Order: sequence, then structure tokens, then C-alpha cells
Amino acid sequence: MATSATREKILDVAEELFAHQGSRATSLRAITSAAGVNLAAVNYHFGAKEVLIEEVISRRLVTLNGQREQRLLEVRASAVAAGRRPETAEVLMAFVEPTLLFPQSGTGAGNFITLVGRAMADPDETARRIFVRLMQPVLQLFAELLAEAQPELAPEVLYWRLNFVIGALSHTMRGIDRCPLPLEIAVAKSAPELVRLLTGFLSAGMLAAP
Amino acid sequence: MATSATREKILDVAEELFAHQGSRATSLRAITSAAGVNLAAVNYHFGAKEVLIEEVISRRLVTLNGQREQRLLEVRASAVAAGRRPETAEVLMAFVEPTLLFPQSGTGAGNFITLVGRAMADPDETARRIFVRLMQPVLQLFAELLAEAQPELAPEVLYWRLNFVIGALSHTMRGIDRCPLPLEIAVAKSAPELVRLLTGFLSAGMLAAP
DNA sequence: GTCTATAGATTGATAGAC
DNA sequence: GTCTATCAATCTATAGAC
Repeated sequence: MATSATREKILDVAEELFAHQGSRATSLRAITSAAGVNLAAVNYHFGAKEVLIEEVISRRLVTLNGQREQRLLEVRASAVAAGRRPETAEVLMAFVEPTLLFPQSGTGAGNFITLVGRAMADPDETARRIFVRLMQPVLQLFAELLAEAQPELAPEVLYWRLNFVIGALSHTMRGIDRCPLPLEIAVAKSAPELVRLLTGFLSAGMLAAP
Repeated sequence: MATSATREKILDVAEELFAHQGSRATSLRAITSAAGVNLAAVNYHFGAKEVLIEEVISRRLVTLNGQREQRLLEVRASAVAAGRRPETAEVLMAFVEPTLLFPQSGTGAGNFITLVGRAMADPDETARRIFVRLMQPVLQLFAELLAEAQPELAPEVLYWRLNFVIGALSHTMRGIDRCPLPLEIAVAKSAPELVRLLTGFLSAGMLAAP
């Protein structure tokens, strides 16, 4: 049996604590006491802390990447059907929108987006390796579609611009429930507004003359 | 006496290990054995691990932020002298160029840029708090100059675009000595090329119609 | 300033009763 | 499946000889 009330409770609490402190700084005792379960339950259900980390990441990331992939393939299909190239703006929207709207998809999903926004920058090998492996296919597809939208762009320019896109997006993900930079002009924005602001910024950057 | 061979050796090794594993995952034993000094030397020279972390960050960040501030003030001064507004592209260049060229300013400075690129996303409160405090003044100045360059931009749009800039830059900093995203088209670039690519991308994003 | 030795706390993981 | 109790390892920090 894959599901169990205790198992799910552990996953939910671990997700929240990992998002705000990192997996390395979060002890199994902190998780089990906050979840109201016994310390030994973690090892009974997951075997090791590393497996718990992997499960916390993959549980929702598989779903999110499925949404991203579907949106990207729809963009490609409708471009092919119309006999045109995909547009940079719609490719970016297909990746960014599911990501920033994901917190609305279920309780605790907001913690998950913060967690994933940190995963790529995480100095902890364990978490980063798991994350990169799960992201590789959809990132590859994302890169292909951006290349189809701008075939005139040199591959290395496209590669680094894709990195700028991922950097801006993951920073936004980390700050989605609070203002990321502590400045006087800091103003919180709703997720749909952030989608619009971010895709507008990124489209202009991608389409800039090299 | 502020300098000592042992003290500097500890700082250099800690900088490298912190950059690649994070401060939390790096034990004092790992630092002292790699540095070839005694374990107790850390507490003799710094008093506590937290102070060592602060020292590693501030040692070079004060210098880097000084360069950034000087460049930003020069941009403002030359605009005032010419009776015009600062240009978005030159403001971005004043912040980005010293950052990405900093690794050439001394041995081990490349590790520092990787470290700082991670600091803002670091889940560890200690490192992030130290970092944010040191960054606040120059970030404030950076935001002011971007606002002077584009006074028509609503403050909240400017705030979030500044976040996109910082996100893209810090991601680039993390990957300056290797390719950040594991894709087939990954190609390493020299620091001056990255400066040009990044500022071009960011200028277009900042200047996009809202 | 540098060393050995160790205190004192916390960690991930497990054994075994129920 | 859940619990108590505990092991073995690791960590930061310090005391005190040299």
C-alpha cells in the first residue's frame, strides 16, 4: 500500500520544513514532532532520510512537469497545425504559468514551489541531484521549443538565455509567498500578475537582438 | 592583528567548501583538515562557526559592493553632468560587470562568486541574514538608478523586474565556472561574454512595455 | 598561537516489545 | 504499524598543557 495517513502527514510536514529551512537543517525529530507521529515512523515508511527527501520532491514535481510538458506539446502542435513557428511568448507562458499557478492546485503546494525554487541552487548534493534528474526531460523540451521559436539564435546564446529564464523564474518561485528582496518599494503581487510580469520581461529578453 | 597565515588559510578553504557544499554541510573538521591546521584554530581565530561564515562572506563582499556602488554613482554623475537620465543599459552594466568579472580579482575569488550566487537562495538563515544585510544599501542604490532611468515605470513593476534581474544574475553567478543547466547544447562562456549576453537580455526585459 | 583531549549536545538509524 | 529505548557517529565548542 502506497498511501497511509502517517506517511502523508510526514510528507506534508517535511515539505513545509524543507521549504523554509532546507533538508539538511531539518532533523527527523523536527519533522515527526511537528507531524505528531513517532520518530521511528520515518524509517518504517521511507527507510532513510534521503528517500524521504526524494519522495517530497518527486511527489508533486512529476505532476507539475506533466502539466508543463502538456502545455509545451500543445504549443508545438498548434504551431504545426497552423504551419507556423511557435512564438517565444507562448512557449514561455506554457512553462511559467503552470509553475506559478501550481500553489493553487492543493494544500501545501505553495511550500512545494518555494522548495523547488531553492532546489536548483541548493548546495546539498542529495536534493540537487534528485531535482536535476527529474527536471532534465522537460527542460530539454523547453529548450527545443525555444529554439524552434527562434531558429536564427546561435545555440550558445539560446542556452545562456534559457539559463537567465530559469534563474529569474526560480528566484520568483522562492519569493512567491513573500517579497524576495527587502527594499522600500517591495509590493506583493498575486500569482496571475506575476505570470504576466515575468513572461513579459522574459519574452523581451529572449527576443533581444544578440 | 587582523591577519595571520592560519587565519587566512582557514578563510580560503572555508570559502571553497562553503561554495560547493554550503556552510551547513561543511564541518569545522573538514575545513581544518583541508587547510592543514588544528581544529581548535577556528575557535581561536573566529570564536564560533557563525562568525567564520560572516567573515567569509564579508571579506570580499564589502570590496565587491564598493565597486558596484562606485560604478553606479559614476553612471548617475555622468548623467547629471550631461543633463540627461541614466540609461537602463548602463545602470545594469554598472552592477553586472563588476560582479561577473570579480573572479579575476584574486585567487579563490571565483569560489566567492559561486558562494554569493547561492547565498540569496540559501535556506540557512545564518548565511542569508548576513548576506541580505550586507547587500541592502547597494541594492537600494541599484533600484533608485533603475527608477531614474525609467521614471514612467510603476514602482511595483520596477520592483519585480529588479527581482527578475537579481534572479538571472545570481543563477549565472552560481554557474560561472561550469554550465548551470545539464542540457545537450550546454556551452561554457568566458566572463566578458556572459556580461554582454546577460546585460543584453536584462536591458530588453527592463525596457519592455508593461 | 598551537596542540591534545574531551565535554555536551544532536543526529540518523535500529532493535525489540506490543 | 506504532511505540520506547538506545546505539554509534558526528558535530561545535572549550579546557588546559606546552
